[in-house]
Amino acid sequence: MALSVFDSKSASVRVFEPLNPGKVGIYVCGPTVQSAPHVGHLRSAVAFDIIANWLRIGHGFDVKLVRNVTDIDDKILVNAKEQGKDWRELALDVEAIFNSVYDSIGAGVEHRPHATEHIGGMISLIKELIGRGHAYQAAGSANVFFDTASWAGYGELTRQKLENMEGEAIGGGRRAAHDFALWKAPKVGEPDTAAWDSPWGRGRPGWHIECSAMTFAEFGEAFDIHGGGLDLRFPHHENELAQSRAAGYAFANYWMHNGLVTVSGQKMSKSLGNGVSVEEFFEQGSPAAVRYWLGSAHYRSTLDYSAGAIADAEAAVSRIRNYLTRNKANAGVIPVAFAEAMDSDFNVPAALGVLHDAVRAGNSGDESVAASVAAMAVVLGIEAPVAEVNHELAAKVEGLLEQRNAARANKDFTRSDSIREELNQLGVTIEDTANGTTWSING
RNA sequence: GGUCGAGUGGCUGAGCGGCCCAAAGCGACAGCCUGCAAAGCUGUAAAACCACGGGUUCAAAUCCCGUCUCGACCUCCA
Repeated sequence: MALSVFDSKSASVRVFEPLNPGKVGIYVCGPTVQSAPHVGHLRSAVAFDIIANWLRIGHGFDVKLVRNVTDIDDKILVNAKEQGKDWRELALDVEAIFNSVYDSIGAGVEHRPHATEHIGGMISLIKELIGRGHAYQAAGSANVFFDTASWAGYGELTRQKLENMEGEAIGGGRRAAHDFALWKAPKVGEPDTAAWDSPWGRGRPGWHIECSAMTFAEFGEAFDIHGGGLDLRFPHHENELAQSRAAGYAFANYWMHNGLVTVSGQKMSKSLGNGVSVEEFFEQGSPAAVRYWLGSAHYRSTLDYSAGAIADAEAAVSRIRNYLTRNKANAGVIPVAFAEAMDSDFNVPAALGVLHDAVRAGNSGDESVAASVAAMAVVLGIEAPVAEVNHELAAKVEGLLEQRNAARANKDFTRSDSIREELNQLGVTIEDTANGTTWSING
């Protein structure tokens, strides 16, 4: 069965073939740690987590998933100054928040290169570009720009022509509107800790060069998949591509862009003030529900948020999670229909349909599906709720259940119902089954 | 101005030439189960005439043309 992937550079579905047999390298643009995460970051994280899972589980690839941390940037400096904090401290604090949120929805990543750890690599890359005639230093300043006019391939990722594009004002030594900064001279008032020595003078790297240098450090001159949000396609990814290719690297073989999260049809963004914070999301449902919702649409489509969306997702995942707790099984064979859906550019919604069908079959008494349900759930990152219950509560619940069963045996239903209500108040849901009563903590 | 997407039942959301009298989930209603619920199962409904108008084809939600509406990017953004 062939895995096909929509490659946004060629704008076509291509059969996926790793550069090195059995191994897959994925680089996903991670957050700029300037302020708290928003829902869009989570969507990207979930999308690529599922993609990596399928590459590993469905195809047995040895996947290295890298998600960088942009920890030096104009906004970090600005925000830190406003908060009267050292920028490095702000970056660290914000990154910690990101990590905990990513972890809570099961989308943590092992490889997290930081921009500030790769300044040396960026400097060599810029040197290479200047040497090849694709970059220039502005007269009388440490600013270095990429020379878009020198690179015929510029615009190939987004299939745009330079003359049709709007651009920035020419100034600061920039020769053309789309020439972008590779190295930036420090601005007045910026702390000296935010500047590094370079052949062009003290300064700091431009945003785009960071990713190019980090992919090189992690994978070398070529790697399989470059991912990120659709909003990064231009200019970020276009610029990364241009500078990396101009420096002589093959760079990414496939480009994958996840769709954006919108609210009432509009992109969620700070400037529009329509952002729904991550806190608000988690108030509406469990992390499992948030993750399910984020992954429930195809990764390339726009995901529109509306009130009640998380609650709906909660109901849907609960079906699967409840089944999982009732039918514990080791991951077994993945159904063909599920594999076909995932192989077709990671069609999670269709795969979810297969999962739900299997759950229904299982709930109808077909015990043979338990292992495959477990296997599919692992791919999608759906887990049975982990009961983190303290013994005190457990003892109390068991005691109450005993009393309730006694009451039921005596047909004292007023008593048994009040006990059920009491348990409900404790946040405990009970299920009466043929084999007795089971209970679980809500959420 | 340029580039690229989207419009499918009450809601979410697959399908992208025949297997579609359109998957799956949520929601609604009914039945079964239950002491009653919950969970689960079964079934039903809502005009799903697949934005609209043409066309191609033996065959179109799916391809082509036009129209309308909405969105993203072209400045920092997952």
